[in-house]
Amino acid sequence: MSYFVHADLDAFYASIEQFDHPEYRGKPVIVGGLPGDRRSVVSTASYEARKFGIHSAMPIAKALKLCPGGIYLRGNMKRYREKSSEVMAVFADFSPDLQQLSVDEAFLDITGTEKLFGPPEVLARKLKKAVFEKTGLTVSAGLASNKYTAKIASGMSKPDGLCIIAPGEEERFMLDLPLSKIWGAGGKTQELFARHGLKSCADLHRLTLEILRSLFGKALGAFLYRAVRGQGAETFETERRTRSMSAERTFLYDLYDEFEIETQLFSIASEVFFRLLQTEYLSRTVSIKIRYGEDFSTEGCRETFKNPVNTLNELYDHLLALFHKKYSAGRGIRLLGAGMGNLEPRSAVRQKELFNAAGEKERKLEKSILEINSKFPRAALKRGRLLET
DNA sequence: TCTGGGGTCCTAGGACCC
DNA sequence: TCTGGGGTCCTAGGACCC
Repeated sequence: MSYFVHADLDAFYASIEQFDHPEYRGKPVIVGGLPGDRRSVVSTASYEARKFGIHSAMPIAKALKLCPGGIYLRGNMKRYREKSSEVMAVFADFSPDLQQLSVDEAFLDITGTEKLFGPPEVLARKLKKAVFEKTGLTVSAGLASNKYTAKIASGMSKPDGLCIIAPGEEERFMLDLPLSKIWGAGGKTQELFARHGLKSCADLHRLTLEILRSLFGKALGAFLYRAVRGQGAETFETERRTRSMSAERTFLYDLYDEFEIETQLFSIASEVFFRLLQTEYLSRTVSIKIRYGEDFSTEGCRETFKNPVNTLNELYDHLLALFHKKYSAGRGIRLLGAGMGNLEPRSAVRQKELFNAAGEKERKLEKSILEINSKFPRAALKRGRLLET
């Protein structure tokens, strides 16, 4: 029998702020933006703030109306990542088979750890206790025979809870759940459920695989079929490598000026490029994203090249061409984004294609710029372009 | 109350080749 | 001549998650 724990920190960012600032404890804390910050949304709301109806992704302006007396913070990702490492280190004490899903959650395969920690339930309680004692944070846990149901269970136990699904009970557990609890079926799929008169997991359970596929599409249909049966859909089973890297910026006010737009595009390109440079990956696909202020509509386009992009200038030239292909001049730009896709490990690329020695040289140069930048952040070598603004 | 940023995967259609 | 089918790669957009 396999056992998995899904461990999920409660209101992670807000809880860290409350840990670091005792005066915030017991009060509504909203991380994401200060009152008056334009175009900001809530990243995390403490449980005290949730009582006012505040939740993630809500505009700060709306949160402020619901809870004018709240403690509003922009947040400090560096601190949150640091705390995340502490928590993950505690998790690692309980299982060598740790799969981190994001900054605040992970699966632990605890199959066969009984001799060390006792039965799964005992381990789960020890884990929660250890996390609290060593980091001051509470964690919710789900315990089940597969990852999918363990993940749903942890969500049911929030905050600071433990939800156990006994082996053999997975299907019954799912059947008792409202459709809204199905992980992987968001707003649009919930609408589809309603349109088809589906009100419960039991309703979904009655449909055949074929019908589910015809109603929801091949992949989602098959996923739902397994999900309502409490079977671990493959979603979390495969170890996944990085496939893309991107950066985007929403501007305080829409951009109209072409020079300003291009300067921003260059700055975003630099960010993505140097982030990629710190990895083992190369990319041959470049993409841009534009969101217009007038109607919040979003467009993008991309292009795949034969060879990987080797330099920042190369990336920027590609991005600029894509941008001008897509952009209708005169429209105000709310958001600009740039991405690199089709990421492949350098070693794989080297084997497949004639190695481009000139490209390699440029890559080294870019890398040394990166190193100088990180050693002397204040005297960073910056492009004239960026200095002009 | 106007709606972040970083990702993943899926779909449908087109290009191209055999 | 007016027409098949499979495979692969690519693109735009969408849904979803944290």
